[in-house]
Amino acid sequence: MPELPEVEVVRRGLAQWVAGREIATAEVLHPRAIRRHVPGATEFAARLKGRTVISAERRGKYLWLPLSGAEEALMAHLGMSGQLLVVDPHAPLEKHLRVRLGFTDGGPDLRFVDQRTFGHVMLTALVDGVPEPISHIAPDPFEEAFDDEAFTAGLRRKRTEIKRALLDQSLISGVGNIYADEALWLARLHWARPTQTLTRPKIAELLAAVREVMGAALAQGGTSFDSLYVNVNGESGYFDRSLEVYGRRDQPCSRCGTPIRREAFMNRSSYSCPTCQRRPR
DNA sequence: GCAATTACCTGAGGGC
DNA sequence: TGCCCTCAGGTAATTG
Repeated sequence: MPELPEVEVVRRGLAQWVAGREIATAEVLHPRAIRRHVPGATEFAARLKGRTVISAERRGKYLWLPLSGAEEALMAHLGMSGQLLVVDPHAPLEKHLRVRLGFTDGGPDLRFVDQRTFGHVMLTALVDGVPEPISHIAPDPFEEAFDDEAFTAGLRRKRTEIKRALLDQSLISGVGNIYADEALWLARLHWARPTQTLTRPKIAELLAAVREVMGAALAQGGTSFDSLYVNVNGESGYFDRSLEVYGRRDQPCSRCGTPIRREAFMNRSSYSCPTCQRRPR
């Protein structure tokens, strides 16, 4: 599923292929895809018609396209299986096509395709340049607005486990299950480590690890493990970046050779090295 | 107010 | 062949 590096690849594609173009038609093929757009499909389509896409922006895993005419944007979250495809308007409709935008220039459609329907799109007001529904989430660690000190202080105030805090959007956004495991491995931290026991230097190390693993994936255009994800041009955005722990159950840790363990965590999986990442007492 | 848990959703893959 | 179960997991909503 798309995590931050993959979403950034999509954003770049949107900036290249969609920005500057005027929307002619908007078609909602599945109501669930716009479930967070309260006024409904008819209003959604009417409000998009005639608007020009200004640019493509991102915070964490949220994408949005600011529109001409008002402080408003078309916002999207890809969920687990969402794709934004730029395809020939005459191309056959995808099986899981949810929303389709046509443009006045007669060029390629922008299509929102989503098998598992965890993703969604909506029209929303921009407040200081950020969509109103996501004003409560923290900036992601690659934004200039990200405040390392606020993250550190906030983490030490929390009374929870470190991985929960990483996945929670309130202190840092854009970190999903895969990169949380990868960053914790790099920083030699067990996922259940209580946040209030982390020292400032250790938090700095963790933050550097988060940026390292996501930055490396970003430099290569994303990571590779799920064929559902396709980037804005309809081609795989994933590359063969080897993951150190995620999905590597029973395979040797590259640092010490100990078999990687898989543990149940929040109704999903957590992968770690039993030697490098000691469970807190 | 904060932390923890659950709901949402579809298709792949395994067991029988 | 086909049915049932498990798994994948980000976020909002709900519960504690």
